[in-house]
Amino acid sequence: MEARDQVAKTAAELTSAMARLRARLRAESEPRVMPWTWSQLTILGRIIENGPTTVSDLARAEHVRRQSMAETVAVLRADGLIGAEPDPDDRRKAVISVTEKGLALSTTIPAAREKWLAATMAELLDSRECEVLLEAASIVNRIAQHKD
Amino acid sequence: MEARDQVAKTAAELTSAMARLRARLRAESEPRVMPWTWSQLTILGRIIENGPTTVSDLARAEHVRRQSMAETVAVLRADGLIGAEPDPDDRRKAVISVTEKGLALSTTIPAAREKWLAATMAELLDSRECEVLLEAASIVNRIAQHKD
DNA sequence: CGGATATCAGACCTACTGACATTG
DNA sequence: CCAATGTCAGTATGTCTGATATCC
Repeated sequence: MEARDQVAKTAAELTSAMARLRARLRAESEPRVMPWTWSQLTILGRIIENGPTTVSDLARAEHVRRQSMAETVAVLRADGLIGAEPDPDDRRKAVISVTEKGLALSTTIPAAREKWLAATMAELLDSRECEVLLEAASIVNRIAQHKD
Repeated sequence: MEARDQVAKTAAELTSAMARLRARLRAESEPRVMPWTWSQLTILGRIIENGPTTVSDLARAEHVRRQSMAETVAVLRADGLIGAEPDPDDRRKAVISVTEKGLALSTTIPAAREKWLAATMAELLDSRECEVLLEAASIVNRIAQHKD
């Protein structure tokens, strides 16, 4: 197969595989037992990982509009998982950071959220395949964050 | 790292990487020039790839409800990309299949849809990394379709 | 005044659940 | 009578665009 075809085929396979796994994860998740959505917990994780930030910065990093990110952040804030304070240096900004409650939650909930995926992976994959996925995740992150 | 931690970490990295790439693809797509959505074209592709089928079968394969899939299929049908006929053997079923128009479209549009992704991959990745992604896609498909 | 930040309002896409008629 | 298919109706989530006010 030619290199250009290889890339095109991989791009197509990757997007459809992602869509299927995403749908399967939704099908396997039990919304009743968890008050927070996938997106909300992902953003909580990113705030914890990268430290205090602003809605606009988060929106840029995740490639969504400020308004969309503000919605997600508002839920986390209403539930007391994150807090917001005006930036003393630039009063347009509101700096958001994780609270004790948010930090405590992040150590217990994500495990439950990915329970089905982790269990299925453990059942289905050998350690080499697991490593392939981990490297793939790193490559995908690199692609997603690439500046043109 | 212990094997169980390895799996949990990979599951977490994979889901967040997928979410980021998905968001980036949405940000890079230009909806103005294309009247069909991502999901609709994905389903069209699957119908072409796997041949004539029913709404319920498609819904099972993609892990969504019949009603959700019916919505997607209805748009494709209204635009003449697919057709539907009652199954003579089982009159509950409606067999859907691709039309000439749908087939013609599928050879031109998907390339445009994944244009940014393919171009970025070609720029960023060497051939080994490309192969890692292709294998990862195959593994992800296996996980998504695994029966418990 | 131009640029960035935040927020309000309205819309759309893609799922979901529940209820129903038809057929096997 | 029970199971499967398809469809109608209503709802939720997460995104979008457009408009507005505030601040640098």
